Amino acid sequence: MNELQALDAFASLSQETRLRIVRLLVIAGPDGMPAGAVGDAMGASSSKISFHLSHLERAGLIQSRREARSIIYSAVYPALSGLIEFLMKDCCQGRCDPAADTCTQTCEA
Amino acid sequence: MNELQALDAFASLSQETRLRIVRLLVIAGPDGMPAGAVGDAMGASSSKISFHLSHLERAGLIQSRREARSIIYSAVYPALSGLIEFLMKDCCQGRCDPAADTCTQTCEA
DNA sequence: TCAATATCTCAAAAGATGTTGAAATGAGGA
DNA sequence: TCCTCATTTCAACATCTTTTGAGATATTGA
Repeated sequence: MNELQALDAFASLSQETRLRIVRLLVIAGPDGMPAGAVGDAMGASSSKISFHLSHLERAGLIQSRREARSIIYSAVYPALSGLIEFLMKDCCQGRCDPAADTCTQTCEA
Repeated sequence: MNELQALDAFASLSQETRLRIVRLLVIAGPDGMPAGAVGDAMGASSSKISFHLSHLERAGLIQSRREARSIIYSAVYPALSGLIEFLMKDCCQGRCDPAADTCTQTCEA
């Protein structure tokens, strides 16, 4: 995860429809769901959903596969969890341990 | 952490200067650093830095305190780590365990 | 091959965000 | 009090992003 990827990922998540799509796909699990079902859940036009799904896929937060007539989208979990690692990298000049998730407590103290 | 707070936080982190400020303050640790020092590190004008610091503070990702003539900014660690929790909440319909950080592996499998 | 379904692409308009430089504020020291 | 340093505010401008609606593309089954 470099700075450009992180910027792209955060920009993707800063839009209401896209944030909802990601949460929907995180909840849906690895099997994902078709673009049309995402659109129905959002109550948005197909072009709008397509625009946002493309945005998220370009940013690497979701992935797609074709299955018959449908295109199935699913969350890319490592990309999501990688974001907080990028943010917390070198936290407190390395005096705390982000891997053990003690970073927050250590830094807060 | 609700949806509006998350959207605001992600929007804050989707801008190059602001992402760099947050990373700088995360590395600086709980003592933080003065606005001027942040500006020097970024090589940006004072009005630009002030604009972005305000943005980040309004979003709850950093906090400030006055110390003599300087205003010292520091990272709000729980707000940062809360973002990934918001994203991963109800992951795989609750079939995996985000608290134990096994979510990624479980969902990937 | 034709019709139906699912999704994507495109350009124009509308809306949101970031940058700039000058001026204002607020705190501390002479 | 007056001057200086540190930071914020403001308005105008430039840039980027999102929405809309129409049309294009791809896949399947009859």
